[in-house]
Amino acid sequence: MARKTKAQSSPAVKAQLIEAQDRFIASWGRMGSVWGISRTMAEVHALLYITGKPMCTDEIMDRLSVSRGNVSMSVRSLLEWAVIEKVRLPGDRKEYFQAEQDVWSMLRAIARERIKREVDPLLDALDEIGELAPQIGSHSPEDVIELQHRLDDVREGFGLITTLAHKFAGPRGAGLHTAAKLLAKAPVGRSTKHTSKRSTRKGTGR
Amino acid sequence: MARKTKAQSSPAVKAQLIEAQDRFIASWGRMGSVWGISRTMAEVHALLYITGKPMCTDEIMDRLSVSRGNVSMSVRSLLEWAVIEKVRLPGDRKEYFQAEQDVWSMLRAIARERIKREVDPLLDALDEIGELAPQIGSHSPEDVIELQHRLDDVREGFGLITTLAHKFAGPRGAGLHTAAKLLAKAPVGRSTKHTSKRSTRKGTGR
DNA sequence: ATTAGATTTCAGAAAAATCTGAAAATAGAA
DNA sequence: TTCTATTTTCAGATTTTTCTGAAATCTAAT
Repeated sequence: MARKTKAQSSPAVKAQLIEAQDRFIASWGRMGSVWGISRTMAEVHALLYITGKPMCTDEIMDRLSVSRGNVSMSVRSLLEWAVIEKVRLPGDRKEYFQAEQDVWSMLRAIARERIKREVDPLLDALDEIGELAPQIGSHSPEDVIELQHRLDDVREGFGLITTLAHKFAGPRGAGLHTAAKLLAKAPVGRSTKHTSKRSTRKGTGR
Repeated sequence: MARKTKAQSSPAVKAQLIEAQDRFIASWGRMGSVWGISRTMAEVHALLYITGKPMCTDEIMDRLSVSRGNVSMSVRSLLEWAVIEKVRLPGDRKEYFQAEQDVWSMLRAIARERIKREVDPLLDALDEIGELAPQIGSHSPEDVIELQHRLDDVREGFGLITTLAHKFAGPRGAGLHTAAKLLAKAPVGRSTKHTSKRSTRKGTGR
C-alpha cells in the first residue's frame, strides 16, 4: 500500500476521534426522541453523517450495538427522508449507505419531512372539521361564529407556514439557507443573540 | 338573567358544535404526540383554545375524561409554555384557565419552546464535543480535519436557526407573523402551492 | 387557629413506542 | 436455475412514556 503524504493518526488521536464521534451520535440520538423519530434512526444518521463514509449494515450494527432488524428499519426511514442514499461498491454484494453531506440540504429534508408529518394532517383535519361544524348563517349563535373564526385562524396560521415550507424547503424550493439569510438581514427586532461560543475552524478554510 | 339579543342554539346545533370541538381536540392531541408533548397536554390546550372560555380543573377532567393529576400536570406545563393563563373569578375559590387567543402569539410560544428543547441542547453538546475532539494543527490527519468541519457545519446551521428564532419568536421578538410575511413576499422559487382548500369565513368579516 | 375546598405530588398501573432475533423473502453470482 | 449471502419482516420482549388515584400539601375564608 503506497504510503501517501497523509498524516497517520496516533492511536491516542484515533481514540479521541471515536470518542467525539460517539458523543455526537449520542447527542443527535437524544434529539431524535425529541423530534419524534426513534433514537436508533437518529443515531444511524448521525453515524453516517459524522464519519462521512459509506457503511454497510454489519458495520452499523457493530458500531451502535443494535440489532439487524433495527438497522434495516432505520435505514429504510432515512432513505424515505432522503437524508441518506444507497451506494453499491463493485465486487461487493452488500449495500452501503452514505449520508447527505451538505448540512442545509439535510436541514431542508428534516424540515420537509416534519411539515409533512406534523402540519399537513392538521390542515386536512381542520378543513374537515370546518365542513362538519355548523355553518355561519345570518342568525348564527355567537358560539358557532366564534368556532368557525378560531378554526379559520388556526388554518390560516398553519397554512402560511406550509406555504413557506414548500417555498423554501420543498424539493424544488429556494433553499432554507436562502430563507435564513433573507431573515437574518431583515431590519427588525433588536436581539442579535447567540454568537457561536467558539469556532474551531482555523487556517484550513474551505 | 337578562335574555340579551343573543341567538339561542338549537340542541342539534349545539351537538354539532361539541362534535366539531371534540374533533379539533382530537386532532390537536394527535399532533401533540408528534411534537413530543403528551396527548393530554395538547388536548387541554386545544379545549381551552377552541372554546375560548376559562375552565376549571373539574370541567377539564369531565370534558376530556382524564384524571385530576393529569390535568394538574398538563396545566402546569401549559403555564410554563405561556400559552394559557390563570384566571381567578371573584367569589370562587377555584382556579380557572384560559388560552391565549391570538394564533400567532400561540405559534410563537410553541416555536420558542421547541427551539429551547430541541436546538439549544444540541448546540451546547456540539460546543463541548468540538473542544473535546482532537484540535486541528498543522499536521492533522484528514480524519480530524473532517470531523471538525462537520461539527462546525452543523453548529453553523443550527446556530443560524437559533438566531432567527430569537429574533422572531423570542419574548421580545419581531413576531413570527412578520417573518412569515417577509418570506412570503420574497421573490424566490416558483412554487406557490397550498392554497387552503376552503375558507369558511363569509360576510361575517371581522 | 381551624377547617374544608382546592391543588400538587408521586408510586405504581397502563399504554405506547421501540427493539430483538429468527424465519421468510429477496437478489446477485455462477 | 440453483445456491447462498444479504435484506426484510414481524410477533413477542423490553423499555419508555404517560396516566391514575389517593395521600399530602396548600390556601383562603371564618
